[in-house]
Amino acid sequence: MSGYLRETSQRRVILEELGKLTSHPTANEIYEIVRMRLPRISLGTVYRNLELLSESGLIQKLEMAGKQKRFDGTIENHYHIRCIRCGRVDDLKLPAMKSIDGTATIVSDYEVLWHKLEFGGLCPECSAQRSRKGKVEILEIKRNTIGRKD
Amino acid sequence: MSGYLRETSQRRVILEELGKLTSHPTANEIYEIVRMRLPRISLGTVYRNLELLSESGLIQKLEMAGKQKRFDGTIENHYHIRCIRCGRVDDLKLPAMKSIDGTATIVSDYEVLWHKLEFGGLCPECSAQRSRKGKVEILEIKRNTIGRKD
DNA sequence: ATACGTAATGGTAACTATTACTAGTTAATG
DNA sequence: CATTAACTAGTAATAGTTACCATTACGTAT
Repeated sequence: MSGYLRETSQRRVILEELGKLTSHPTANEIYEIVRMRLPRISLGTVYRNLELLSESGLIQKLEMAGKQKRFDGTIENHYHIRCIRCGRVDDLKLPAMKSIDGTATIVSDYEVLWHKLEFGGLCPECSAQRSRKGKVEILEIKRNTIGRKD
Repeated sequence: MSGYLRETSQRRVILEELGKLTSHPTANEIYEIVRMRLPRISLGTVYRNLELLSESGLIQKLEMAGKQKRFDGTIENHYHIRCIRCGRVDDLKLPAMKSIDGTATIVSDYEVLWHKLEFGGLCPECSAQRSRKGKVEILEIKRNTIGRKD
């Protein structure tokens, strides 16, 4: 009685297009892509389907710190890395740490159920750009503490 | 020339109140607390100061996956755990994994600069509540895959 | 002290990402 | 086919946060 997912053209195309991508598009990016095949699709439909598809385990929803959600056509468990400069997100070939939830349970009062591990850094392109034009302001913040002058 | 932080009463009170708390309040919670001492302070001022104070390293900004930002009066590096039921955030007594950024750099093309590790689970209160009333719906999602009935 | 430059403020509007609503449409089943 | 509940497009609403701007006030120099 809890309902099931029907196969609509909108849903199928979203799933197909997401499957083609190795990137980790945002809802809006998926919307733009799908719109080329279904020009009348609504953004809300894309959001709703991404939500339902991730709930049903057909795709993966990535909720990265302080950023908009991204979606991953693959289901297998893996960590991600985000470029702090251009914002692209890549998979990381690092095995999931299975025991760490148990460790966290031991050192806390919580019943730990999951963990999210996210890396930040510079992608090859941005890294190369950075060394070309010298140190970049991103990495250092030049504010002083209260009461001090610069 | 890059500017410095003046000591305003608003900024001082925000910092003081945040220092009193062991919780990890949201901007709005801080706003409500500070408002008891400075009734005319604006929410924008709170946001701006939390941003500047965290930039200057006097406080810590926690950007947890898919949730609103929270702020931490202590600077020391540590991981956090969030209750998936009531939303409270606690510190975790787990030493920061220092070598993992290097590991990630090796297995990727990125120049890895930092990582965020965040745990989810049930806090003692919610855990007790859960066992009292049996399994909770949060943990299982009962959607079926496309084309299948339930 | 007084004046000056600029950071900071309060109030509000704007913005972004996402969710909710609703009347009409359509896929799956008998 | 007929039924019905899931789904859709379009739009409004929401939450959290940032941007703007005229005015205020902090820190420094006179």
